[in-house]
Parts: sequence; C-alpha cells; structure tokens
Amino acid sequence: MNFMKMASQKSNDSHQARAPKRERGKARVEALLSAATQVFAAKGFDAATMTEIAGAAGAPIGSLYQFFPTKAALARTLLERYGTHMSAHLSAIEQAVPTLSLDVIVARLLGLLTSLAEERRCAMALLDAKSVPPEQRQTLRKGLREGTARVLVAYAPELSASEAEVAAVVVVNSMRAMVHLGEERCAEQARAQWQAMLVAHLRGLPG
Amino acid sequence: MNFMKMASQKSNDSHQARAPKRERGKARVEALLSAATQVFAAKGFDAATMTEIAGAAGAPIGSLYQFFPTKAALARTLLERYGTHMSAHLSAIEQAVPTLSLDVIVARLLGLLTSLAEERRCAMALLDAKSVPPEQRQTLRKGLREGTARVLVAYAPELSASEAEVAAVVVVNSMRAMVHLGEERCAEQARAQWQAMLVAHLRGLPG
Amino acid sequence: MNFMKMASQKSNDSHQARAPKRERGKARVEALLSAATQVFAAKGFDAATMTEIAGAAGAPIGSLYQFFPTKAALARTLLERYGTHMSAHLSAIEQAVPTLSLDVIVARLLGLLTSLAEERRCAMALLDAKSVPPEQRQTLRKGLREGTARVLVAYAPELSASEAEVAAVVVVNSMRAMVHLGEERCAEQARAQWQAMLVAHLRGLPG
Amino acid sequence: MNFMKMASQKSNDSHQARAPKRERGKARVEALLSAATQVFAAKGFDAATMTEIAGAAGAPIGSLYQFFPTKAALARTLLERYGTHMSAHLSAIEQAVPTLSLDVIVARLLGLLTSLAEERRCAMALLDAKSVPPEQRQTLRKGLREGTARVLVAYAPELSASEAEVAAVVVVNSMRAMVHLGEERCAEQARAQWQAMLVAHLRGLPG
DNA sequence: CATGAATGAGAGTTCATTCAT
DNA sequence: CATGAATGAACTCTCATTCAT
Repeated sequence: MNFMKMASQKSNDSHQARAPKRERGKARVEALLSAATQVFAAKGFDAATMTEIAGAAGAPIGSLYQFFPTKAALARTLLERYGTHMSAHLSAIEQAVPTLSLDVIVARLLGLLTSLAEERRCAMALLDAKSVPPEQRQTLRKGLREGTARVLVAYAPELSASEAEVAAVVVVNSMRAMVHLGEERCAEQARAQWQAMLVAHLRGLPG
Repeated sequence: MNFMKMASQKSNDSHQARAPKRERGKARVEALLSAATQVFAAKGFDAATMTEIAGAAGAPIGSLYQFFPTKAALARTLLERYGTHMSAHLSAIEQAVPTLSLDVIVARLLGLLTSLAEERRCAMALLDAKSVPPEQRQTLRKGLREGTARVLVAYAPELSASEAEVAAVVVVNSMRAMVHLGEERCAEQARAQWQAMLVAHLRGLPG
Repeated sequence: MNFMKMASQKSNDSHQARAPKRERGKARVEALLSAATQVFAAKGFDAATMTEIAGAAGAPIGSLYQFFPTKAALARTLLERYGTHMSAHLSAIEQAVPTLSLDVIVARLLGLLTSLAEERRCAMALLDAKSVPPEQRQTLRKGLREGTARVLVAYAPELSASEAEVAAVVVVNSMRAMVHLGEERCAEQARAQWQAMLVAHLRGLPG
Repeated sequence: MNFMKMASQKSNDSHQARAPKRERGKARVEALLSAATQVFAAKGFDAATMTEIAGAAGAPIGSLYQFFPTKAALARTLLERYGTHMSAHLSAIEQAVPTLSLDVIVARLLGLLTSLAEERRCAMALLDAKSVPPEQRQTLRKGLREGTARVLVAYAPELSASEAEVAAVVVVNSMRAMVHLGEERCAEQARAQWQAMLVAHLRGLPG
C-alpha cells in the first residue's frame, strides 16, 4: 500500500502547497490542479501563466496562491501527485504479476503513461522544464524507476537489486518514449514493435 | 569535411536569419550560435533570454538581432543546423554500413546524439519547447527518421519502406532516450543494455 | 443568482480598455487619461511613451497596462471619450438653436474645440497620427460631422440632408483650423474674421 | 524674385544638410528627398525609419547620412524645399493677379497645396509632427502666410499690412483644410463651397 | 567618399506575486 | 479567508546613428 506523501508533511517550508482544510477547499484544489494539468500540458511550464491557470479553473488568482504559494510549488504538487498515481498503478501491476504473462506485464507498464493522457503530457512538460527545480523532477523519475524495479523483481525474483534497477531504467525511458511517439507517424506500429522488443529483452535478462 | 555554407537562401522571408557578409560577422554568428546552444541547453527555450545569449557570446544585443531577427529565428537556425549535422552523420554511417557489424551500426546510431554533447541537449530543449513552432521541430525529427531509415535499408535491403520507417522511429526515439539517460543513475549500464536490446531487435526484424 | 459583474461585458475582445471596478481605480483611470491627454497633446502619439504617461499620472507602468492593454487602446479610449464630449456639446447647441442667433451658434460651434484646450490638442494629435487605426479616427470625425449637421438642420430646417452634410464638413474643418490658429500670430483677429466669414456663408446657404 | 534659401547658407551648423558637390550626388539627393517625401507622407515623421527611406531611394543608409546628418535635418530640408516651391507658386500667382478675377485667384490659392499631391501630404505630416523642431515648422507656415499676404495686397492694395496678414492666415489655414478634406465624404462639394465662401469673404474685406 | 554591419539606449508589453479591501 | 487590482523587474525587439572597411 502506498501512504501518500502529503504536502503537509513538510509544513515548515514556506514554499510548500498548503493542504485545504475544508471540503470546499478540496474541490477547489482539484479544479486548480486539473486546470494546471491542462494548461501546462498545452503550453509547457514557462509559457503557462498563473492567471490563465486560475481562469481555467474558474478561480480567482488569489485563490490559486492561497493553496500554491509559487508557480514552482504548483508544479511540485502536480509532480508529487503524478508520482503517487503512478506508484499506485505500479503497485497494482506488482500485485498482479503472478497471474500475468510477461507480454501483459510489459503492455501494462508501457501503457502506464499513455493511459493517463493529459496527465502524462503535463508530467512530460514538467519533467523536461529546466525551470522546475531538478530535485522535484528527480522525485518522479525515481518513483517510477523504483516502482518498475519492484514489478520486475516480482516477475523475476532472481534479479539482483542493481540488475533490476538497470532494467527498470530501460523500461521507464521506454515509457517516456511512448509519449513522444504520439507525435510521430506510424505511432501504433512503432509502439507494437517497441513492446515486442522489450518483452524479448526482459525475457532474456536473467540468463 | 563540410564546406556547406548552409543551404538556406530564403532571403525573401523576413524572420529568417540573415547571413553575415563579412569575416568578422561569421565569427560572431558562430559565437552567437554557440552561446545560444549553451543557454538553451541549460535553461530551455522559454527561460533563456536573448540578452543572456548575447552576453554569453560577448556581443551586444543589437548584434544578436542583426542576424536573428526573432528568438524563434534563432531556434530555427539551430534546429536546421542540427538537422544538417545529424544528416551528415547519418549519411556517413550509411556509407560505412557494408563494412560494419550490426553491433557497431547500432552503437554509432545511439551515439549520434550522445556524442554531440551540448548540441544534443539544446536540440532536445528546442524539440520539446511548445513555444517553438511545431513545423520547425518536425523538420528535425523527420530528418533523423529518414536518415536512420536509409541506414537501416542499407543494412537490410529487404526491408520495405514502411518497415524501415517504423524501425527508424524506434531507433530515433531510442536515441532521444539516450540523452535523457544522462540524468539517471547507472546510465552507462542502461545504455549498454539498450544497445543490446536494439541489436537483437533489429537482427530479428525482417524474419 | 447572478449579480451583474459590471455593465461592460466586452470581455471577448482583448485589446479593449478594461473598466475599473473600484473607486480607487476610477480615480486612477481619470489620472491616466488626463496624463495621456497632456502627453499626446505635447508630443504626438508616436513620440509619447507609455512610461512617460504613467509617470505623469503618478502611476506605475503596470497600472497603465491594467486598464489600457495597448497604446492603441489608450488612444481609442481617448478618441471615444472626445467623441462623447463633443457629441454632448453639439446636442446642447442643437437644443438651444431656437433661442440663438446665427452669430452665437457659429461662435459656439467654432469654440467647441477651442474651449476644450488640452483635450482638443490631443484629439488633433490622435486624429492626424498615421499610427492610430484609421477607423478610430473616422469615428470621431463622423461624430463631429453628424452632430454639426443636426445643429445646422435645427437652424435651417429647409436644408436637405446632403446640403447639411456638406455645410457640416465646412464647419467641422473650420473648427479644426481654429485649433491650428493657436500657433499663428494674430490668432484672435483671424478667428474673428473666420467666424464672420462662416456666418455670412451659412446665412446665404439655402438661397 | 525669390532667391532660394539654400541649405548651404548655414554651413556652420553641423546639423545642416550638406549640399552635394557633384552631379551624381545631386541625383542621389533628389532620390533621397523623393523617397523621404513618400515615406513621411505614408507613415508620418515618427513612424518612418531612416533605413526605410534609404531603401526606398535605392541608396545605402550611409549615403543618406552623408547628406542629411540627422532625421530632423532631412525633415528640415524637405520643409525648406516645400517653402521654396510654394513661395514660387505664390509669386507666380502674385505676378498674375492683375490679369485674374478673384474667383480664379482664390481657386489657385486653395489649389496650391492640393495640387502638390504627395508633397503636400508629406508637408502636412511634418508640419503636424511634434518631433520636428517648431521653428522649422514655423518657417514653412510663415513663408506661406507672407506669400499669400503679398498676393492679397496685389489684389487689394488698399489693405494694410496687418489686415493682409490676418486675411492671409485665414486663407492659408483654408489651404490646410483642403488637404484634410480629402479624407472626408463629399470632399468635392465641400471644396467648392469653401472656395465660394472665401471669395465672398475676401470681396467684402476692405469695406 | 561609400557602404552597411554594429551598437545600445529605450520602447511596448508581460506576469509572478502581493496586499488592501 | 477571498478577491483581483496593483506592482515593477524583466523581456523581446527597434532604430537613429556611427565607423571600420
């Protein structure tokens, strides 16, 4: 199970997003995060403006700053949330590994990012934005890598920790590539090939 | 050796970079492009400022605008230049294919972006920047894909055009992944694995 | 229930001046418009700078742009405002026509622009500025012409619409000339002569 | 007779236009002045750029600065030239006064500016440009006023100097109005009315 | 002299963030 | 708390003028 790393944990830091105290606030935060996801995905981190994000959420700009004291804090919250989502997905895959073929495991791994359409586009935008503090970006990367490593170990327990990590890096970056494939021609065929390639590669791993 | 003075002679279109007419100008343009490469690579397209780029080149801001009338024109010039560089590299690989093993071919393909250190980081930054006109980004992507497809056909002439294209998409996006690998732990091992994976995949392709 | 968020709902068109929502804002807008009037009158549209206008109003540059998103929008607002002022003046004259001699009517018409000292100088500057969109300039011109035509018809109802329009053109351009007269020597005598000339002309019109 | 006030008179002032020494230079100066006339007429003094003017003349920017060391000097030369032209026209009218009816005299006076199409539009642009030093603008105005006063005195010798001046002011500003009439509807009818008005006015003057 | 690349102060405009209401 | 007007540093881009060639 995955206990959420809530922002409130780090409440000492003045640049952390503040957790909403009431129901109304939660709804508003959801709307703000959703709007931020769309706007960041569409324009990238730098080109997105706080005013536009607030506007897209139907919220006043002051409200946005109530919960996210800086633009970077907003990005951080999204990155953390994506980390949480993806960790959950990876944990689910991990649990199901005993009942799945390698084909299906790889398909689900590669589909992870692809399936979260707008969210993944936003995550990519933030991961690549140099303006977002590197350690925030590392957090998501690391979460993905470790979650994936756990899935791989569940599938092939004989893998050493470092072997699993290396393989996880290959898988995770393949996930990223899946996202970019969307902008290429013959994306579907390429995805299929890629998946087959990964399956064959992982099958041969321990030997 | 590459004597090309840039194929581009689009002097009618304003918003095009203007070619320098004197020796001094050429050196300055080189310095500007080099500075732009570094700054874009370090901060991304949006966060980079024209003033900083000019400063990094030791040039006044007016000089930068003399040659590159807009920020987008500067990016375009870089993207075109990278396209030219990478096409040249791919052509060289294509020529050498008959004398190379698949291992070496894949190694050189994957190394293509990696070897152009700062340049590739800048190219990535521009390729992913939503603020750069999409068609400019497509140009570089397309050049890479087609050049790679030619290399693959040279290696395996029995590939159909569409088969080669799909495989090229896989290879090119693997190149991109190589760049991002630099930010991960155990990058070297992951690169080696990736390369082995691609070799195996390509070897099995036509069958 | 939906309480009106202010009468002005031009929210679709960007580049429109935004109406201030608070008392303080109204005062500030007045100060900005007044400063703009002075600066445009003194330097002309092109040579006036937004920074100087803001400075003259004792406002930060951001405030100016809060209400007038472009320099052209500022000019437009002034032109519209002048149109409103002058229409009101012309309507007042129209109402009073039955009680006035032609001498007085002409004097008040010619005095229209002259009496609005700074405002008229600014209006002239904007009317003549090629950089101000022509349709905005036409609007003021048209308003003056039609308002003046109505005054003339009120005085001499037997005038046809087109006769009134032609005469209005003569009168309006005489008003403009009054403004320029300020820069000449013997301005007062020239104004008196001009007025006499117009009176005689209009008296002879219908016959 | 009208001795031209050549620029060379004031050769001490470093901001004066330099007279060309050779035939080739004269042709180039003509081309530059003609180009300047067109560009100033089209865009106004402020919006016109020295580079565009040089370009319109097919001359390099350095050549423009060879003859006109500042933008203001270029305007001054044009204004002086227009003064010379118009003085010549007015002198011609003055000479012909004994053989002309008042109708024809007024028609020729009002037609003065109108007949010099591009030139008058440029002159208006410069006369109204606050960025052009006022004394330069006054020069042209004064020349027009004095030339016109001489015409009026030739027609009605009994006019005192100051009476003639006041009337000249009315006539000259009527000329200016003729130019602006071009932008109005029913321009032709208005011009005819205006002319009739002036004729009647001048006929009644001395009495 | 002739040329046009070079220069940099300054223009219009934006936007993250604050704080009075 | 909630709001959105207010702020000003910083950004992209222009252009009159100079001066090395």
